[in-house]
Amino acid sequence: MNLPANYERAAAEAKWQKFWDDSKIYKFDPASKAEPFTIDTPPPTVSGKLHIGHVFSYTQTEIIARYQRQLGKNVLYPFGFDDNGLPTEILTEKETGKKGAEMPREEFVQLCEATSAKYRTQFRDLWMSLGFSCAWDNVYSTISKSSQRISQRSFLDLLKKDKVDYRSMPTLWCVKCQTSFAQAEVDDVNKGTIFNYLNFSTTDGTLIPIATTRPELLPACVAMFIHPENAKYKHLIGQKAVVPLFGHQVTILADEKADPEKGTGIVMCCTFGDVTDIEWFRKHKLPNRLAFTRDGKMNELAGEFAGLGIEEARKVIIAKLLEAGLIFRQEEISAEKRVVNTHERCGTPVEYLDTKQWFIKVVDAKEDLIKQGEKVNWFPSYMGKRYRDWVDNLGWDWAISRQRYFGVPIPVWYAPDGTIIPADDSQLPVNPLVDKPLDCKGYDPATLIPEKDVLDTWATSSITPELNWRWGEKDEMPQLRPMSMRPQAHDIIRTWAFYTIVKSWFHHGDIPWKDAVISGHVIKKEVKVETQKVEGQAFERKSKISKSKDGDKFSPLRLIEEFGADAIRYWATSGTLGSDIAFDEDEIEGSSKLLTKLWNSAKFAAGFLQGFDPKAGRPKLEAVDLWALTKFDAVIKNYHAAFAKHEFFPARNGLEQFFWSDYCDNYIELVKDRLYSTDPADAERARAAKWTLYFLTLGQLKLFAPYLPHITEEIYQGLFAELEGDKSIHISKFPVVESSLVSADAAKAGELLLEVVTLVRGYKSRNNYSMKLAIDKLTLEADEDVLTDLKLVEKDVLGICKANALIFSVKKTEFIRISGTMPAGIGNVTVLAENPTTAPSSIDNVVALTDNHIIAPAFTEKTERIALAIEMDKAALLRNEVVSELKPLINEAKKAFNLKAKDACKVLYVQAPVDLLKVLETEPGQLEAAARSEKVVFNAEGKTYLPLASRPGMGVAVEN
RNA sequence: GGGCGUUUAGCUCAGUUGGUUAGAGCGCUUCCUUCACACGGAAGAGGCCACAGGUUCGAGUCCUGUAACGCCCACCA
Repeated sequence: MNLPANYERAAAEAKWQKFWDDSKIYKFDPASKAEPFTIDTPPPTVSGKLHIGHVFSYTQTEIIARYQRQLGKNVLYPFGFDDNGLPTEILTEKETGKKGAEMPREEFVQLCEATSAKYRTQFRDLWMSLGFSCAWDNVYSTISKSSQRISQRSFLDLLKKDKVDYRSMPTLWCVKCQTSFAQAEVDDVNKGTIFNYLNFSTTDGTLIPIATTRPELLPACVAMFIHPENAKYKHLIGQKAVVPLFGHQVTILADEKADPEKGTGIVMCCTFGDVTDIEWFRKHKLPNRLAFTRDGKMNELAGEFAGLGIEEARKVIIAKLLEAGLIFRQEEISAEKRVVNTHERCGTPVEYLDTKQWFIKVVDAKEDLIKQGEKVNWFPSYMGKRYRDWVDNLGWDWAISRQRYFGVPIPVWYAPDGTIIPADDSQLPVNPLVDKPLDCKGYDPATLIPEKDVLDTWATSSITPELNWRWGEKDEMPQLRPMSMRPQAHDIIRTWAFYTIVKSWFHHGDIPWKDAVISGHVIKKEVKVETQKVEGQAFERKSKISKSKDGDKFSPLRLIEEFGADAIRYWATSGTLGSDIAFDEDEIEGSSKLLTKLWNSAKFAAGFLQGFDPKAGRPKLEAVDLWALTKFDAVIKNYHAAFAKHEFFPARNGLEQFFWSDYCDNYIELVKDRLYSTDPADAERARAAKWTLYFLTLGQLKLFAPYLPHITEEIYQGLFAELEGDKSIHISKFPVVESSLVSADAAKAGELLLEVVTLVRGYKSRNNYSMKLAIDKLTLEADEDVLTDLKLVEKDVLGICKANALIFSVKKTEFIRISGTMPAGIGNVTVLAENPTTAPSSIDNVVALTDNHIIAPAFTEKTERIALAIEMDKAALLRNEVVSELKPLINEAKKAFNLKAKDACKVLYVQAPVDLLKVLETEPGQLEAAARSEKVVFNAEGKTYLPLASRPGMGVAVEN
């Protein structure tokens, strides 16, 4: 039972990762009777680079998985990759330089699969190097045959239930990707533009001014609108207007939505400039007059401008209008003021086209969907409101068909008369372009038109719960529905969370999971930037991490390399659930300090636990032991209470606090005296300390295990595995403190002890004494009940304060404080006197009052329940004083041997007069320590001593 | 314009159901080589808890309002 001096991080992490993988301790057992805990892990989009943000959010879930597993639950922690659909296509096109539209579909699909496989491996390697406890032999991919089958099954179920619609209507369209897309995929981009004021005219020549940012839509103009109450222009309503440059005529109509305050008060309506245009198109039954093609080129309606791209056409048409004098005013609109909607996958400005698409009918189901959202427990709870807001404001049905290639095919055919012929479940996954329906419903198979569109990636990722419990498959596990938990980031509540709830509601009439646990993002922290002071800005704001600006400063691989998985994991849990975290490398460094501390404290315990068997019976525990155990009990309870709400941070925080401050700084220090004692009378007390040490070390390791899986496993396997019998700490049970060991009295005594210790430490620190400097006599004054408690820890007080004698005295009087500097450079001293009349008037008198000792008491400022008097050993003080005076001299002497102050030397020679010699000889160790020498020789002959000016007859020499 | 969130030490953040004297880590100051650890320890400096009202014996915590910042949505002629 021993640990090496240093923790070999890299080796240990690799070793245990392999061990866990080989021993399958994370495998979900479908046959198990244990309570299941199932996680609907976000399948990362295979879209290129790994990001520190991935590490942040996935680690949080990972820790919850480990916690649940240690509770004894049967944990399903699957992993998947969202690799179907447009994101992969865009990535593939970027990597290969080839366009999907320019090659046979099958060929492009193969390229996409290769790209996806490459990035899947990257992700997997990263997660493994972070020690993620997913069952790696059971990973899904959304483009796999099985996922396609379940996805198509989902579509067919919606079709059967009449929840999908195939209809022609204006849709959001991307001219670059040449596909329709959903409302949730719209992004806002700030972009400046020019506001053009130009004149239409009535047939009799009256000018009609309008304002537009998109003059290239003039050929698509189908009407003009004026508010019915618009005093200035309402007389024009009903007349015809001539479109400038293009010459066709449109009707001037009235509509309340035409705001008299905006622009000129008259607005042109085109096919389609924006959502209002679409609304008018439907309401007023306007013609469809699309002036550009699906790939964003002006068409024949644009006349001489046909063939130009949309943006190019805008410039050319503006130039032409200016030339013709038709534009009478132009205004620049700054980027801050104008927002352009774009397709989030590629950044191209949104267009609207009338196309035939598949929609899931969500708008009609809004109320039900809000109710479903209320059934889910959102963590933190306000995230539920975001969901509600989104659903409440839905204006469009969910468009799920995409005119793309690398996706799940929509499993239908169309008969010549438009009848929809669905695939049969038994033939899934199906590709209508290749396959034929099993049941052609009496139509000639040769006449059937296959659907060539594919489903949007969200249509498949919205059924990750179904992919996990294998809906409709041979290994289906419907008992796992609803799943326990969905972890995800807050930005995709409107997409992923919403879509998943939609699917679950339509398919099963239920929620997909009980808890939605929402994480934040990683951002950059505010830093002082001296060079920016010129602009009056001393700080760089908190901001999103940008790949181009920050390079690989935030690369997960680099960070793991530098700090190790455990330190990164620990950092990743330092944020509050749901809120963004500022990236701070110093904090990761702080985490790795914790690892060192954990290692060293375990090493300390190991030294005393050689041959110790806790099963041999529990010794009678001391008050200090009970104090520590009582505190630990509270830590455990707090830990579980926090995890019940998936709050990994408070759980960890309380534990760390206890570990570092209560356990390391105090408990270990308090029991050293017992553990190192060679007095047989202390044997039982030492056994008590060992028992407690064993329990606390193991218990804390178990609580740290979800966060720091590698180092805790290393220590567990080194010290405890044999005695405890669990194959891995990660499948061991959490510690429980027996209720008989939880003692309020002991807790109180422990706190009082710490109060005394703090006073003594403060005294020594203020006087620049070493903590090990002995106290001759320590007098404690307090009320009787306090003293009763303190007597429980009498021996501990003596030990940790290095006091030779301890006297308890019932508090009688208030003290008067007198402060001053002692003669002979002994330091600042505070003296307390019992009453003003007998109080010494100066420090000199104090020395006179005491014979061998200097009285330098202090009392607690905090509670005033304990006062203490410290009588230092005069010899010890003198020695301390002399040694510190000699120190600079020793360092001077070392220089002759080219030694630095911190370097060790062989012999320290000290010349001293008889009285000082006596004092120094009692504890030569202090001089040895000061000089870092192997030994000290006093008053040797024939040495050249460096003389100490302040003390005649004293000097030092060094030999190396 | 609407909704949500945030505002506590120089920085990053905790602060349980309102309860004595508001905490931690990093950074800063002084000291201490002590037999687990100097990647350590001790002691300290540093806060009008954004602001203004209110409820209460008592408010960092509850209510109202204001401001700044962030996110989401809407607006886009």
